[in-house]
Amino acid sequence: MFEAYGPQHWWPGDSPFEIIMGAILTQNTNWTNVEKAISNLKEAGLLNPRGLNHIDKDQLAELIRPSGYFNIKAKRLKAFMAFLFRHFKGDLDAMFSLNLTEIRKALLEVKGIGPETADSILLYAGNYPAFVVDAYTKRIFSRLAILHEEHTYHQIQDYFMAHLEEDVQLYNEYHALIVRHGKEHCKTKPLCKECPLLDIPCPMGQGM
DNA sequence: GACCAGGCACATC
DNA sequence: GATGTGCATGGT
Repeated sequence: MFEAYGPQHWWPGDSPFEIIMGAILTQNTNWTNVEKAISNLKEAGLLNPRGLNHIDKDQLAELIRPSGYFNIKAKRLKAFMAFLFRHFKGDLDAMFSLNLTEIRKALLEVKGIGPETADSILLYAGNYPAFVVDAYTKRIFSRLAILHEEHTYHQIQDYFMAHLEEDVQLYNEYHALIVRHGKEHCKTKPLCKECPLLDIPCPMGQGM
């Protein structure tokens, strides 16, 4: 994929804080819609911890409206801000001074941050070696008969991390390339019946 | 007009 | 534990 597409320069964002906001806003949402929401926040001068911590939740919802699910996402952004200020006084560097295991566990306790969002934050905002698994990862690699759609997030993550060097830049590029390829070639949800690789047994075992 | 997009929490059985 | 549902905009 790298030979075909080249470097993807992920995550698209100017600062770790912007990357974190984008990670929450892009949940089940087209990135172009997220860009509009981020643009609104930028214009309002709110794309920084202090600004987002102070804004009213309903006003925030209005600004991020284009990203969809705007009420629930406003709540999730505010939940992260509460977490950031409660534990780290609003200082991202302080948050990223924790080790991978500590910070991942803490992030997952924030309502609205699940495994993919947590790992996106860790990898792309914090430069931790956390492999990100998303819908495209499942779709593409299940079509290649390398894994099943039914495998859990962590089973899939473990599979990739067990077979790849622990390398932040590799994880960064790999996930970005998966998304790039998925957007261009794997847009439909139903399994590709024509895929010649479907007969290959799943190396992770059956019945999961 | 239907379908989809870089998930997640929560209710119900 | 598994299965189902709400959340919502904008592009194809």
